[in-house]
Amino acid sequence: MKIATFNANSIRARADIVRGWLEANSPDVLCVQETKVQDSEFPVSAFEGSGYEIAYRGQKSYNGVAVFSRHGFENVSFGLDSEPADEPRLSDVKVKGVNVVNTYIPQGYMVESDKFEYKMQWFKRLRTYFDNKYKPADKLIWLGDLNVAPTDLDVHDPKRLLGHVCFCPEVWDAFEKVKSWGFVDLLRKHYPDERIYTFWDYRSKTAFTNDRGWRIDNILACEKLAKKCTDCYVDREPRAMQRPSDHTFLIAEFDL
Amino acid sequence: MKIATFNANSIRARADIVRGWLEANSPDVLCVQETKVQDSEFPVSAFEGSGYEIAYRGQKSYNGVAVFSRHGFENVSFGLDSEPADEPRLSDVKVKGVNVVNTYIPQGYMVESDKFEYKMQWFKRLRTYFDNKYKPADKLIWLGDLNVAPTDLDVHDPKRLLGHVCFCPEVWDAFEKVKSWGFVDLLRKHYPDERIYTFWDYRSKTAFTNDRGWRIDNILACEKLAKKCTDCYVDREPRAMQRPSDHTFLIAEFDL
DNA sequence: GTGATTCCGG
DNA sequence: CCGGAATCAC
Repeated sequence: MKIATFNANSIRARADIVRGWLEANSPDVLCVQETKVQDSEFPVSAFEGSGYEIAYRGQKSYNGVAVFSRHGFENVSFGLDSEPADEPRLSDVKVKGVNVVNTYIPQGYMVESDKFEYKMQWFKRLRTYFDNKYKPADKLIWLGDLNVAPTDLDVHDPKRLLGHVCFCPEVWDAFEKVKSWGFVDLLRKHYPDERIYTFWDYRSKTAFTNDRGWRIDNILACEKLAKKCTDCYVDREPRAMQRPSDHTFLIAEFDL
Repeated sequence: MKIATFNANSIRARADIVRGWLEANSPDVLCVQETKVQDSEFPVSAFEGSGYEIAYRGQKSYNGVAVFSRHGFENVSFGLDSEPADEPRLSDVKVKGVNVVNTYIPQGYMVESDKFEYKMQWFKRLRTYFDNKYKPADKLIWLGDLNVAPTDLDVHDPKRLLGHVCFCPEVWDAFEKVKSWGFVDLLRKHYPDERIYTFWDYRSKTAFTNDRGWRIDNILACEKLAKKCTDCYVDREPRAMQRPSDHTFLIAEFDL
């Protein structure tokens, strides 16, 4: 089983890249963040005949999640608690017995801001979500744009970046507390000390060419599934295309 | 000698189309309207190595003229009278002894508006410009987006369109008064009764496919040059391309 | 830098 | 419908 995550930074602007990637890579499940589109405007037609079913929940301009599955869905839900505002940030689907929770965690703006406080609360509520909904024995994957680079290895310049909303002790702690539900960081399971990024800022012209990136997209799994994970890797190609997202695809493979 | 006119509706958005067209058609002179760009932002690099020199005068967002010449310029000036506001609407160049006056005539908004009054005055001032600057014996060409469809033949639905700011007795009269300086409508010289258009509105999905257009771009010449004009025709291809302008190219050829 | 939005203009 | 601008967010 192959499961992937991608922050598209607009599914409309990236429809061709996503469709091409699905056809070239045939994942079982692809989770997308930042679709930036209302459900009524989702570019359904761009994916017709691709062999994928799509579940999506979005809003105007910001946020928005989507899941592409080659095997349909046993379950689909959106949101944390029953807060409608959080629906475009969390999808929870079950495909072939595997639960996949796709999150677009609030970025947090600045450490001294209400938005950062909201981000912290979001991690907390997410832990509660996992506690209430899943048991460690369940087949569970948590992935998405988590807006946290968990260690010094996960940013190109840890000294300079320390204190950023995605790279500071508070987020590390918040992330750790969710992870401690029982999640294993799959990329680090396979590559414990390589600098591997998933995001390169548009604003620096040379960020991608000089590999000055961040690993803020992630795939984690319960112990049970982590043991069956055969690889976890980044596909950098889509970041090098014509009108790329600032993120690229992260993929995990499982022997189930 | 081959001279062409094209309302690009943004030279930045149309740089590839214009460059491709120059390379495929090798006009001696191409006059462009609605470049929609300040001089400092003109996409000079898009035309490097094309073999054309460019003279341009623009402003933010609206208007803007440019002239591409394969033979450099003997003279270049912009504007009517010494009104800076009119510079992005009129270029006057001399290439190989031929004076080419390129105008983007104000559209006029609505007949009952100050903008329409401005349009009428513009035609009047343009006639004065020709009177003051040129003699009937001069080699003179007047072309551009003239925002007037001179006769019933020049719009797809003269009945419905009568009263439009580009198709009403007032503009016909204003246009006629400039034309009477001594200009010959070159397309009508060669094709006196064909429906041939240069503009198809974006806003009607089927305007181009159903050829519901307007002939509001024009090339006129003094008697002397008109006699030497061997053909005048529209190239519809660029209007059928991927991200087209709403206008297309009009070309006149001369045996000089 | 890139995208979405709203607004203006054709 | 399709440009540009200005604004906002990341």
